[in-house]
Amino acid sequence: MNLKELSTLLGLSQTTVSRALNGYPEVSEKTRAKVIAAATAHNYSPNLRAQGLATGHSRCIGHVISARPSVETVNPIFGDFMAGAGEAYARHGYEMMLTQVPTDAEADTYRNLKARGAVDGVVVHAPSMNDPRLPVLQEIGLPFVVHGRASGTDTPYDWLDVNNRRAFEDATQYLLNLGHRRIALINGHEEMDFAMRRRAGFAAAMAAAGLEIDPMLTASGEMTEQHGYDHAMRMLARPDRPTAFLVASIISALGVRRALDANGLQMGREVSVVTFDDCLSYLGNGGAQPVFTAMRSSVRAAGAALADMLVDRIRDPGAPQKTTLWEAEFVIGSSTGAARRASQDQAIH
Amino acid sequence: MNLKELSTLLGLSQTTVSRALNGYPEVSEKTRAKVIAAATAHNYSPNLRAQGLATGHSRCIGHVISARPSVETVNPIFGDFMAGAGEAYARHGYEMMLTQVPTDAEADTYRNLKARGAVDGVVVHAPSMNDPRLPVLQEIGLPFVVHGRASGTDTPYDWLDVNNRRAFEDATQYLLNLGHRRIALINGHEEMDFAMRRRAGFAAAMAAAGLEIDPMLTASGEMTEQHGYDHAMRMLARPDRPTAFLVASIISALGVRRALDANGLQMGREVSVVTFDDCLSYLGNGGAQPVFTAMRSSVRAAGAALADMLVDRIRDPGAPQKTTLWEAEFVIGSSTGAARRASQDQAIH
DNA sequence: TTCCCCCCTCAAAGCGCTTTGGAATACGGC
DNA sequence: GCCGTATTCCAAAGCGCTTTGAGGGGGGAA
Repeated sequence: MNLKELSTLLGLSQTTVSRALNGYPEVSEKTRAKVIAAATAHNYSPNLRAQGLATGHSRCIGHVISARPSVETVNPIFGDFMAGAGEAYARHGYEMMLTQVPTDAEADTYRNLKARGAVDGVVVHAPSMNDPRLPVLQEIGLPFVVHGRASGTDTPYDWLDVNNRRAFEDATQYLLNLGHRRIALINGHEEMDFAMRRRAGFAAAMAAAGLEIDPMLTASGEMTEQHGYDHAMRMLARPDRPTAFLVASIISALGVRRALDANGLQMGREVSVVTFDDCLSYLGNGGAQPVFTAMRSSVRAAGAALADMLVDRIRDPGAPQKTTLWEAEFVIGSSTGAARRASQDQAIH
Repeated sequence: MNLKELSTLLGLSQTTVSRALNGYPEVSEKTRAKVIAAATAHNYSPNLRAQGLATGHSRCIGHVISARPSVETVNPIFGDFMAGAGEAYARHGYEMMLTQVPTDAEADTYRNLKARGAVDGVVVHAPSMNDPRLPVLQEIGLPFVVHGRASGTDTPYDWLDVNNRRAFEDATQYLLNLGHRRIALINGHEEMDFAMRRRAGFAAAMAAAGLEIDPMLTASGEMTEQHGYDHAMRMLARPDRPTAFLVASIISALGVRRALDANGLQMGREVSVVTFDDCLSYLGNGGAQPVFTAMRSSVRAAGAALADMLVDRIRDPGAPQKTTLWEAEFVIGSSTGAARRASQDQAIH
């Protein structure tokens, strides 16, 4: 069933039918009702591509997920982010399109998406410092919003970020207040902008307390469970082991916790753990008593908010850039406690 | 840059340019080379929608993710599945489109995708028994493949599934051989086809051993960490607590493990755990000594295989239906051990 | 040289929709 | 009764591509 068939079936012109369906005022309400009834009865929906050709836009948003060929890891926050964004897109009548490419081809992919008119806008994920994608997007004029920020980009752009620096500074301060001095940082890849900011927050609090950061007690890498486990094991094996861990992802925190178990250490008593929690829906850390003391910010909410921002940007390309900085919520769980001296630990065992 | 501009620029007709780019033999190799060079130089790619309008297909695959409004949970396997599928689609020159809808509207969504010509085919996720989506898809003639199976559908269709029944039967047998008798099952939603088969496998092994299933030792629900924790806590609080857990997802297994910790029970010694492992990339359970004894099957590989199947189906709609049943790999980790009598446990404490 | 054939190229139709500009109808007011 | 003004509708152009059916040119054979 296409427009022509429907219109002859109704004894109307294609124009009238199209206008009736698209809510134009030039058509009487009586006619409109009749048209809509017929459309639903015959399960008519305008052909996406024809509509797009005629209007010049696709009502489709692109998400380019870049899989480094070396790194086989899928970002665990991806599902929740897309769930939040998808809901918002649906509300605005947009579809979402995924493209998977090697990281180094991402800029070309944007050019291609633009050239083919495949999408009306894109969300930029996981920005790095001086991210090469942003200049490309600005050059080709493809509307975009950034999940996070890209330090080093001077022209303004739309972004939404969590105040990672503040969150990690506060979390570190919290651990310091509990008496911890040897604090380990299990971070993400530090080319990533967010990871850099997190380290900066950690470093600021440590410096303010007059403490040196032991390079042996920091790690950065892909935020898997294994990453948390491996580095925690390495650090716990040291004679001057850390009494607290600051972890960039709840997934890695699970690994840290496994390492504590393997060492017979009780989390929250012998060793404290604070983690960033993206509120992944399948890894609830909520309830009256959260397991992990955490800096919490819902990535799903971020997806929804960014989707709204992008739709706004597409509708009004000339509007001033909008930036949003969310503060992470700090929740106290049972994974932290006052620092103990190693001798105290020994005594217990 | 569009076809018309490119062709006048080259002094050729649109036909020739189009044919040159699409590899038709009617154009000389010399001309073709010139055209391709110009196209890359001017960053020309045919407009997706125009191309789709003319050819009648979209070179786009639909994935409908249904979010039950009540259940806010995102399926954790989603990211890995899409990563596998995306890679395969890219290889075949297909895009993927995501649509998020309430579960009860999913069938309508398929009709709509078809009516609008939005996609050339779809992947059906999480089939339930007598899944209402399959008849709809067959009726409207939208090519599809199913990740899993839908018992109760009699007309043939393309599917790829893991032998869930066999996996759970074997895993149960493994636990029985270790001397376990009180075995708990932490399952997914049992309207889901895979969960039903898993329970059937568990039940078969128990029955073969002449054991009754204690209804207090089974649970079904959304496979979150919390789900695993809550039910394990409930079961462990019983006087006749289980000595082993059979878990449907490594996410829930993490929750079971947390419950064991909370009860001061050591996994693999006092209580055994066997889990299904989808090989989520951020939750590695690999290495020389896996943490969890597991039934393992890569959901990423499944995504890739299903994508290939779907592309085949689209290219040859009349081909005989293809079905694939994968056997899960059984890996022995440190989460299982010989059953101990409760008294033994007591003695240790 | 002439003819024919093959190779290469082209003009134009059509995919299904939106939208412009114009035409037809209905309705009051003088 | 006539004209101006709304109101409602329509024909046709155009979005950028593919593809059909046909035309032009170069080379080999006679």
